[in-house]
Amino acid sequence: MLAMVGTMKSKERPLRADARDNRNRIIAAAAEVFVEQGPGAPLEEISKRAGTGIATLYRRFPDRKALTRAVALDALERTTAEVKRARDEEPTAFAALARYMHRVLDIRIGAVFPVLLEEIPFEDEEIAAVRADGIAVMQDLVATAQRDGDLRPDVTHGDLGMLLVRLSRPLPGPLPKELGEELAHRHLDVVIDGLRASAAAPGALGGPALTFRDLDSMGDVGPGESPS
Amino acid sequence: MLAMVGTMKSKERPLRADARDNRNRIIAAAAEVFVEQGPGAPLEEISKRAGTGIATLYRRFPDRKALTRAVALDALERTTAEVKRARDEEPTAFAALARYMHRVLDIRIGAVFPVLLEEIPFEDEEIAAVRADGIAVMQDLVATAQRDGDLRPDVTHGDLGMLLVRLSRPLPGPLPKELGEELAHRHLDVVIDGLRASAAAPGALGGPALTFRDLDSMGDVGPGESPS
DNA sequence: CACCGAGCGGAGGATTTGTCTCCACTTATC
DNA sequence: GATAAGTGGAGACAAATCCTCCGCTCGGTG
Repeated sequence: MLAMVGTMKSKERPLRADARDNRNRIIAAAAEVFVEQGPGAPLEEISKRAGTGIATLYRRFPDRKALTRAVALDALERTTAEVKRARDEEPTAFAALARYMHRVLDIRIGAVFPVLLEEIPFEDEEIAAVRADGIAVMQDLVATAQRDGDLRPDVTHGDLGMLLVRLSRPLPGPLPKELGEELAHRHLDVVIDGLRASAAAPGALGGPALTFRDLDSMGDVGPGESPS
Repeated sequence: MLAMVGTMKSKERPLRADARDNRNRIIAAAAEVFVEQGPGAPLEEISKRAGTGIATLYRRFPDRKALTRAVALDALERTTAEVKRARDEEPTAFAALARYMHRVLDIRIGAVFPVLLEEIPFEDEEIAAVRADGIAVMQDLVATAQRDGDLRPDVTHGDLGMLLVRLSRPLPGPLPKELGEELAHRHLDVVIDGLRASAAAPGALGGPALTFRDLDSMGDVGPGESPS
């Protein structure tokens, strides 16, 4: 259940083994807590869940932004790895997409990233790079699945991503976390059935067919993208 | 016990006209804010959005719980009215469900209620009554649509409700509220296509097939409901 | 059209909640 | 076993939020 992170910054003094474990545990805990409570969640809650003291968190991540960034990077690296693995191992593009979507729910990261988007500078190069990488693969899969006639032609990879976000976020209310996750998979199955080309109702989908690139330029304007 | 919050004429002195407007505006604003920021949102934000002073809010609702309850009740009354109207006006049960689901997104209440569930006593009779009423209608529609062969047989009304909640909640991230709502409808169309009997993939859906009644008894246990 | 009390707004003190530092103690690593 | 990296948690500081109090406004009625 863990992340290998921060292994790439080789110029810095390597962390002592136990310290590195702590760092990873903090990132994992932060991801959880951010999903549950939003990106403004108390850092103390995070350190507690990671089983470390608050000081350890602050030592490793000077401020909230640094932690946020680390979590986002970790999430991106994992999803990207997953989408590639699915692409390489599944027989069809549609199957790869379906598997990838289920995996994203398992890892529970689909929900983290967009939350953090509000907090992270888009200009961050390292983040932008991993992100672009993952998006490209997904876009390919979508195009291929559509060419294969498996995926309905009126959806974009942006739709898949956002649907995933919606399914990833924990349901409010009284039901136990674990049950909630099972339900997410159940509902994803419904969605996947709705994504098949054969399921599409006569007319095309209404609403804007956004891509992730559109999201990047949000904040300025929402230019009317007419889907067809 | 307790004063019932007087939407309906009770024995209490009727509110002055302007005061009643304010009251309604506060409830509407609270619904919005609770959806966006969670049930712990600052009350001052709510009063501001309602265009009243904070004192007015406190005068009308002695504490957070009273406000929360009023919002929940209002939300329930509206959804119940919507589901009935859809049932009476649409030609088929499936069409009624589809229309109702879109309406719920418009009204933006699907997202409010479950959030508030965490805060409201289930024992509250007035709430329980309206809720049971709405659920019964929906349950009927589901059964009928399944008998008609339009709705896939492996979903429950609980699934529809939860799917609705997922679609209702605002997406995190930078995209403008209005756009987010259009997308919700777009994605709901995908879901609806996935709910058609004709869309169901070979196997049955995995995961627990919960009903709303199951949700009521949450908190104690999660008895494994095996759907297959 | 004048009166009067229901209703109003918002400043501000009390309180809760969260941030971040400091320092004496612990423990990997050589 | 020496030593510097790493640790935890109390607590000073700051921010957010709650909720009350009180002088003014204005809808509704005669």
